[in-house]
Amino acid sequence: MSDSYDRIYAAVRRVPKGCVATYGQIAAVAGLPGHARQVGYALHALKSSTSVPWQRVINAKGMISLGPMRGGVSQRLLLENEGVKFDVAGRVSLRKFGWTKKR
DNA sequence: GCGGTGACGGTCG
DNA sequence: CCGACCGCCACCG
Repeated sequence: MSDSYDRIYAAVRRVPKGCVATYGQIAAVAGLPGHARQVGYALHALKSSTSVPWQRVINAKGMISLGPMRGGVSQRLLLENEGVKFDVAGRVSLRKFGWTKKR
């Protein structure tokens, strides 16, 4: 239980529905500037029964990492269910859905 | 304690 | 706009 992990989870929970944030964004909010990788590790350590909307966390390219699907449900489906639209390239318009963290 | 790897980011071409 | 390279730092063997 690294405290840093808890910070990351808290930052992800701060992301409102219908919005997506990049690893760097989450890392910065979590208090780990530049540690985008640790964010990825923390999310990967999550379980299916997690209350953390890890699906809202994507890379700077606006695409889903790890691959097209994970566990059985594609992350893309979850985001689309939240109202996030994907383009033909499987990318999210951070310009519109990108979380400003200003709230 | 060392080495390799990685749900990444930013810059260059 | 997209692709490729390097760099950062934590986690695992």
